[in-house]
Amino acid sequence: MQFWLFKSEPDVFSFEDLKAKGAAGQEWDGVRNYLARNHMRAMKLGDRGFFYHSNATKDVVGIAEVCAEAHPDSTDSTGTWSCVDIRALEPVPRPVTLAEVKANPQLSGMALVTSMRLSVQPVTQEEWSIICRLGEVEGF
DNA sequence: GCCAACGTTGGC
DNA sequence: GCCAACGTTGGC
Repeated sequence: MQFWLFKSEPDVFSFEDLKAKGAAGQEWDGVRNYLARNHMRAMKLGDRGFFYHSNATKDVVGIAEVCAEAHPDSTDSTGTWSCVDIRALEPVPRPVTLAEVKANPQLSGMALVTSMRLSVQPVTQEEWSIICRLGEVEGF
């Protein structure tokens, strides 16, 4: 299983909104960046991802799961863009802020720090474990 | 609201 | 194929 991070502006689409979609989840459409697209194409059913709120609170607030592998983006008529569907699994009990990530030497290599603008990012197993611990996430 | 980072576009 | 101009993202 691989790990990822999905960025979203909570004013536009928050983790609460994803929870409200239930088990069916949400098409992660609208991504118009090749690297982000390629990451989504690499995702497998059941892969896990952090849900990160940009702009407002800048923190990892939830755990999501890939519930449909890459397919054409329904908001794109050119056939260039793909997306996966994700659904909410668990909230992060104690959201992990960007400031904490930056302050932690073990997380200095995270794409969240090094590729600030990338909206869909890979997360290593180690990074995943550290953030779950910081966020007091049980069972991941 | 500003601005740095960086991806994309288009002229040559 | 290079690179300047431009647009967008997102932290501050």
